[in-house]
Amino acid sequence: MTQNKIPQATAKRLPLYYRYLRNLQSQGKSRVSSKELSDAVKVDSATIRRDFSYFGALGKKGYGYNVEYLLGFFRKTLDQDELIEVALVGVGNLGAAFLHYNFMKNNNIKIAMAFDSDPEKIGTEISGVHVYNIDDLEEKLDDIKVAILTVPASVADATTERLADQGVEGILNFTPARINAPKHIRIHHIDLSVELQALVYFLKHYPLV
Amino acid sequence: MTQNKIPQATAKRLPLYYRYLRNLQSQGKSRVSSKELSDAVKVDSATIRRDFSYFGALGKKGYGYNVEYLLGFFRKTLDQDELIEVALVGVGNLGAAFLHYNFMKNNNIKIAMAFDSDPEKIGTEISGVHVYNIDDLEEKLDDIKVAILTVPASVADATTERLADQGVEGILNFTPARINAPKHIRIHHIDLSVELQALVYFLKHYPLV
DNA sequence: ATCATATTGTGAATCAACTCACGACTTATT
DNA sequence: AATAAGTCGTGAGTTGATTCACAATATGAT
Ligand SMILES: NC(=O)c1ccc[n+]([C@@H]2O[C@H](COP(=O)([O-])OP(=O)(O)OC[C@H]3O[C@@H](n4cnc5c(N)ncnc54)[C@H](O)[C@@H]3O)[C@@H](O)[C@H]2O)c1
Ligand SMILES: NC(=O)c1ccc[n+]([C@@H]2O[C@H](COP(=O)([O-])OP(=O)(O)OC[C@H]3O[C@@H](n4cnc5c(N)ncnc54)[C@H](O)[C@@H]3O)[C@@H](O)[C@H]2O)c1
Repeated sequence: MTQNKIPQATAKRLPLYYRYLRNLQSQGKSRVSSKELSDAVKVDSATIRRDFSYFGALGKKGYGYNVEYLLGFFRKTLDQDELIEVALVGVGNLGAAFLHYNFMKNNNIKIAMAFDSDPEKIGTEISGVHVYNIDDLEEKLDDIKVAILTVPASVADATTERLADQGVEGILNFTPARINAPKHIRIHHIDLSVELQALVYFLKHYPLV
Repeated sequence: MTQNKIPQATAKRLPLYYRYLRNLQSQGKSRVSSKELSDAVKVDSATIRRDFSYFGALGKKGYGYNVEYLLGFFRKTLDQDELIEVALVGVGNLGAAFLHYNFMKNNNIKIAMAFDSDPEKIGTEISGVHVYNIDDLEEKLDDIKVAILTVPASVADATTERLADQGVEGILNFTPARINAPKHIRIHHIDLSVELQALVYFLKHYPLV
């Protein structure tokens, strides 16, 4: 199952490539070069060729890559044929925004259920996603493996623990808490305050590189 | 103005350190070691010492770092004494969530104004932030240097250009568009679909590293 | 067929970041 | 005063990722 040793940096770019290739396809383009891709996704063309090369020789010299073929390949690699269901915990400002958004547009990923502790929210439905009582997490979660965490930072740790106990393996964490997680669970942090502050810092201290 | 050659990776961690130090301070702690910090922010202690060392010798051997002193130092370094005003463009699901959120809690950063094209939204106020007509961007923007971009991807490029023309230097871009930006403007991409898909990919292909 | 042009795939060089491991120094203890 | 314990700051080694640059090969035009 484990692809052999794709660099992590490469793995993070795959969804980006995939999305752009779908674009090309819908425009009826059948051929693309690393240079062209590079302009579109803003990644150096050599990096793109290197990225693709980890999967074998996908292109043809002097020609480029066949969009259809590449796309088929990525579809398999990114498991696009399988529907991935994720849970969202914390239906506040941010959580609700995610519920309104259709991740399926680009992905095979769908928010299948949501949880909250607020009686006002429990039992409601947002964009077709039911909001359950967080107390029923263990009962409802089923075998969902990925969760989006948008609860207040103060309960991030406790919530993570409950999720992990239910077999969740990956969490996209939007709280500023640096979660004290069980070792076997993968957590990606997206810390918007930090991103904003870092951007400001860069502007000030690294003038137009 | 430009601090000499702080690695970018370090610069991105500064806000994280800063936030945790404020925590310590509010708990009345006056002393902290790199080891302790490491546990809290989940960054290797050697990396923390290295990070701090770019700014000179901030600590004392055998003792650690003085919280108050460190904090004062970071406050200056991160320009926390100056209030940074940013603009938000696109008051949709995501944009509205940001408006509701108080970035000032951890930062000196404040969303000062918002823009949208929807007549329903123009003229309203969300959490004290006025929503202007995007047509009035040039008139209202004043000398704001940073923008949060939460418009539909289709207008990301055009909007960026207008922002750049008004002197905006940095954009936090939440649209999936890989913006074709003027060279002198700094863009940080936060692509939530990509993050989610990458997380799923990692779970599948890099089982508990 | 031949030639000019395009573009891949990759070895090698470079760059950036992280981590180890230890000497130097501080503080606390006896 | 001497010793033990703790912690920094950093040289050196390592790891990971990017980029250069070019031989190999395919295409398309004549
Ligand atoms: N909104 C933003 O722009 C923004 C920006 C940066 C960071 N964040 C972080 O994202 C997280 C969510 O932010 P938000 O603005 O949506 O906050 P919010 O307060 O609007 O939403 C939090 C939601 O979690 C629910 N909740 C509380 N305790 C819970 C529990 N134990 N189990 C399940 N649900 C629970 C609340 O009822 C609420 O609906 C916070 O940690 C915040 O710091 C948000
Ligand atoms: N909501 C999410 O969870 C989510 C997730 C991933 C990516 N995104 C991306 O973030 C962006 C915003 O998402 P959203 O869900 O908030 O969309 P949305 O449609 O709710 O909001 C977009 C807002 O932009 C406004 N707008 C349209 N054209 C404009 C223009 N020319 N100038 C100014 N404002 C304009 C619209 O009136 C609307 O209020 C999109 O690009 C989307 O792909 C959102």
